[in-house]
Amino acid sequence: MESHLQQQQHQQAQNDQDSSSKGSFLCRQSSRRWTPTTDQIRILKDLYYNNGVRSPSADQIQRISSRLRQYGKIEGRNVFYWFQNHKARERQKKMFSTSTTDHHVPMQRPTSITLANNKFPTNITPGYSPPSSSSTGVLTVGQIGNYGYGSITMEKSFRDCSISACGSSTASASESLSHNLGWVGIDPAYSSSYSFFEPKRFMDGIHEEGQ
Amino acid sequence: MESHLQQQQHQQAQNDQDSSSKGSFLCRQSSRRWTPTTDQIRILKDLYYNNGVRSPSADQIQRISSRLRQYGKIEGRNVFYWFQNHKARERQKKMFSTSTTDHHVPMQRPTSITLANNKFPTNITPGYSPPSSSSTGVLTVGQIGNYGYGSITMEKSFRDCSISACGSSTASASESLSHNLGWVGIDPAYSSSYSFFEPKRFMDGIHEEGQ
DNA sequence: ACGATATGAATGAATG
DNA sequence: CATTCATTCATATCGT
Repeated sequence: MESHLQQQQHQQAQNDQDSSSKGSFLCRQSSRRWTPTTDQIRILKDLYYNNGVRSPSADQIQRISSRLRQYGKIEGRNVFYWFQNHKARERQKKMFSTSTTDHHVPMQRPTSITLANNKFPTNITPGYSPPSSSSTGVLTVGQIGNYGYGSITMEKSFRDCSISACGSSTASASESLSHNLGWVGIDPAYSSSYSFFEPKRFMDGIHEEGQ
Repeated sequence: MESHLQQQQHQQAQNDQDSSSKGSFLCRQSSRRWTPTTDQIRILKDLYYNNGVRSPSADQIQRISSRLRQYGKIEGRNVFYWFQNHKARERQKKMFSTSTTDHHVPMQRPTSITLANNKFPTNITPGYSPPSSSSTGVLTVGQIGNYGYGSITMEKSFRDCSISACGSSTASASESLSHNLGWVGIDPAYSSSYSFFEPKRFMDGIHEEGQ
């Protein structure tokens, strides 16, 4: 994947705070629609995969968008749509790939889905604390458990994010035909958290920006 | 995402289409993206024009792609995209030719076309003139049931991700997202669940920031 | 070999 | 959530 990232970072030309990373070549996109920055994408994917966020509540959406706003212009609706689309398209991909080639998978009705995948880290890693953070409750908890739709819909969540540090951005990296499966690298910067032993609500912290 | 991580890695040995499609000219190409053979195009157009297929369901897509596979490599997604694009461009073409007297405008990448689109309700069989006459009723594109995904769906997971922190050595994108992130914990007990709070909630304060 | 065009692919935004 | 529209990017193909 990603053989040629040759262009645009689409930093919105006006309301953009700052791109704390990467090129941002200012491709002068001036899109009418939100063009997420790589940082925003990364965080969103982290929430999606590492924290199991699928359909964030309005409250979460506000927080997420607030946090993402430091990486570029964003609104709550963008976050909302992103999660919806991401989930839908993941499902769509499955649809396309099922029962191709006239062979049918013998799928025998998963009576009990072992949803202990990585929806929420049962295997917590205590002791890790984000760099330069006190105990200010950096408790990034996503939704735990499956709450909405009956059973499935929680995809494996494997895959995602290969933070490839390409040497030069101009040349084509390589046609790596690496065939998915297994994520090739997670963001080491921060790992997911948990909150199963402290269900108390932390109403402090951040509040909704009136914007 | 702006980086267009498209270019999934599904390029494979690419069975020579010419083995089956000896229709017109061979399309020998080892491209990364699907290049339909003439036979595939013919069938697709037949479905489109003669059968009124516009947005095939997942089930139909499976059958169509399976059928087309004998004419060359193809996946369900290709069929999906083909119909989407074909429909969209047909409409676009039609819209462009509504007012322009009679001369052919090159419509070279209309960046800001004024799509005053109105949502027409899936009007099938519009009465086009099929460029390619029907040949064979190759497919049974009717809903035959078999509509029940939602089970296992063996996790394909291609595509995705590519955060590629393309920077030589300075300022990787991973830094400040470890601390003071926003959301400090949601109510795990009953997280207002999956109510469809429409983004209307977030759309109240939308304003034109672009342009 | 280029440049324009056609079209596959991806994704944000909506609507049902 | 499912479907669909709109828009944009990337590239194969073709014309000159």
